[in-house]
Amino acid sequence: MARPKSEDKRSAILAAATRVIASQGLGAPTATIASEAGVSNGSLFTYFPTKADLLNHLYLELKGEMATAALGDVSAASNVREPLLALWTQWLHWAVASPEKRRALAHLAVSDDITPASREAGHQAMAGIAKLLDRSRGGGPLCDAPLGFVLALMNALADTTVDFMIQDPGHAEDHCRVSFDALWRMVS
Amino acid sequence: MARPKSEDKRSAILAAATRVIASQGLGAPTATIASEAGVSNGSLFTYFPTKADLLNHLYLELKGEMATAALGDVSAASNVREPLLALWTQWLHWAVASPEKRRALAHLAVSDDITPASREAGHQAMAGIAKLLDRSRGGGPLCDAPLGFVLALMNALADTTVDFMIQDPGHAEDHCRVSFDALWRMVS
Amino acid sequence: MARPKSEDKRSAILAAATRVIASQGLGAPTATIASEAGVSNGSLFTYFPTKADLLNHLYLELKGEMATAALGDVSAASNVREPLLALWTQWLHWAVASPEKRRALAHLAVSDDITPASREAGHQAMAGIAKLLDRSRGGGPLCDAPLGFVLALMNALADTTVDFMIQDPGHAEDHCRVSFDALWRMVS
Amino acid sequence: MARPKSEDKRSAILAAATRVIASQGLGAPTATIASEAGVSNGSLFTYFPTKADLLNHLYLELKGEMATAALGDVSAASNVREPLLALWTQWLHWAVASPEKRRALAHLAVSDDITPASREAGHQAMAGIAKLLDRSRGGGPLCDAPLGFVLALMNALADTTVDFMIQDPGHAEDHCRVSFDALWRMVS
DNA sequence: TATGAATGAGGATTCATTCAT
DNA sequence: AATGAATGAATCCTCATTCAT
Repeated sequence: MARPKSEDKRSAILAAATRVIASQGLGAPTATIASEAGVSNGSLFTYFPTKADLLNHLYLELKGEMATAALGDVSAASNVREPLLALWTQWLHWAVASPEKRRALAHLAVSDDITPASREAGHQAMAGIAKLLDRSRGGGPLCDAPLGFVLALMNALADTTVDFMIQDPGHAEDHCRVSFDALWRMVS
Repeated sequence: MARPKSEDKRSAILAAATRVIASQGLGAPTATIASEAGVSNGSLFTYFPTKADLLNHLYLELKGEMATAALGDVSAASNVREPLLALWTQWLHWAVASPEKRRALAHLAVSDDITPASREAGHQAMAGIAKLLDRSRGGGPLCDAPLGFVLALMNALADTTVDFMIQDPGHAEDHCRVSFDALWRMVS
Repeated sequence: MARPKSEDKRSAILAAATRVIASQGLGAPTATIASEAGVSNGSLFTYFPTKADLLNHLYLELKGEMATAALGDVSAASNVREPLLALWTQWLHWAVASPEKRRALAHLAVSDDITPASREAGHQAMAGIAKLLDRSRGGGPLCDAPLGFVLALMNALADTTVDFMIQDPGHAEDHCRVSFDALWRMVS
Repeated sequence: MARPKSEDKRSAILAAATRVIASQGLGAPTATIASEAGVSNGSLFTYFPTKADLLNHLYLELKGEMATAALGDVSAASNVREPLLALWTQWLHWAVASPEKRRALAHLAVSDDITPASREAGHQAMAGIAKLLDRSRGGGPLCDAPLGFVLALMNALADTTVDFMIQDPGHAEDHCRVSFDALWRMVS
């Protein structure tokens, strides 16, 4: 049945896009992405009919991977502080360890090419995080705020912290701990 | 080397850039900005030799205006909570009232065209805010973190809150108050 | 070298090409033609090694069908006017009834991809028509002109008439009759 | 007031388009047209915002020139045959002498890029010809047919004749005369 | 033989910047 | 200084054709 569309190639394109977008921004030529993926420029378009389509898929993939990493090893312990700390630590360490994915995601997050549907799906991907956060706030001071708002605040804190962890690797763990404490004061 | 003739034209270009970038993003053609400013294509380049140069100046102007607005009416009262609250309120309301400036600034903040020097100058513009924040944290839990880090965390909180105030104008004041309380718990 | 397996598929491709070219012109992608024919992209090229080749075959097929239709029921009556009228009527009605074939043929007729050999073969296909026309002009005013020239003039008249018959179906029969009379005055 | 848009350059582009389209068809790259005109590819688009726009303007220019040439020296003589013959002769000789313009016009006439408005304007350009033709048919056999139909028939005859005049230059004048007589029989 | 993925040379158009007026 | 035409590199995407399966 002819050559089947190769999952490897698709992944290679997404991986290449991550690298190229991280370093050149969203203006990066599709041709550069293709060649970085070891694929002809025409082939890129058999996997993603449009640059915007590629961007949307990449957005979802990265958002999903981030959420998965953050939730990786969160035991449903009896108290709530421990799981949230585990989440926070894993999240930030994933981001620090994947600077290109993080940069690419940052570019994508502000792009006009990302459709509302993709943004919605991106939020779904973070549902697990949201749930844990919800448990954490309990009946605390943020209990009446929309969960999406609280989640966004946490997200903003995480992003900012990662910036400083990368900038100043000597104190990365300090920053991580300090910001978690700040978060905890905020929500609990 | 004399300063270009019309200060008015320079301002018109910056104002037009704000509007155009807010609606079309950083990819907006210089020709569009020029015509929105009522100036010819070529004239734009006598005021700003380069598109990147225009972007950097706009970044600084907007950042400066934001800081000025935030610090507008902050009396050096005896306690520290009041001034910080005033700062917060003014900051967020300026942002809500100036959606184009805010959007443009958001685009600029992630642009690769903004030089490190501009970013540094942008931080300087926020020195007044930083000072107040420094007083606010006093010897509290964040007293050992770099001030820049704490400032960045506050900035992230502010930005996120404004998003929700604009999205959900009916509860704008709630969001503003809730996030200030969260900030206060974080820093004090 | 054996003939390709399925004569059906060959026909399907030609039929699909007729439809697609009629609506999209000669720029129509081969992939579109293939899929309209229910055949894969690649298969098209086992039946026609080249797009140009497909075009040439289609040209001949349509030209042949047109000639056949025109000559369909032309009894070799004693006088010459009757057969020519029958020819004219059948020709024009075939064209009106097969608008896609006609449109496709019109596109093909002006294409640079049609080889001189195909054009020549196309003329051969019209030999029957030419013969009848030759009888019709007899020793009349056009008796000294090259037969090909006279044939081309008739062809041009036919084409133009069909345009108006399609455009203005209410008077199709009028146009058909009027133009035949004009032709008759021209040749006899 | 800056460099004014040069009428020369505009003409050069149209002339180049005529030549290039005559030899390569409508698929001719705009870049080829621009370079043939001695202009940068970008400049072409300051004169014609779109390839389709260029095509439409060229269509009108060529149609107009053709009509002007045909009507060039048609004295309003007392009888009607003389003026029509003059028209016919001038028309055909213009076409024979301007093979590139003729070929380009033939390509344009069947293009989907030519708008209905342009076609309408093209017909207007032939109003003078139509008027003369109308006088010529008088109360003759074609007096009840739509004038547009009769005009189209004449047009078709002219085109076909020119083909043969070019193909067989030795008998060009014969063909011209023969076809005029045929036309005259048709209309009068 | 049939399939459809792979290829890569184009092609129309945009745009920052320069330069003639 | 102001204008806007001129430039040409760069970009996304298409498509005839080839080739692995």
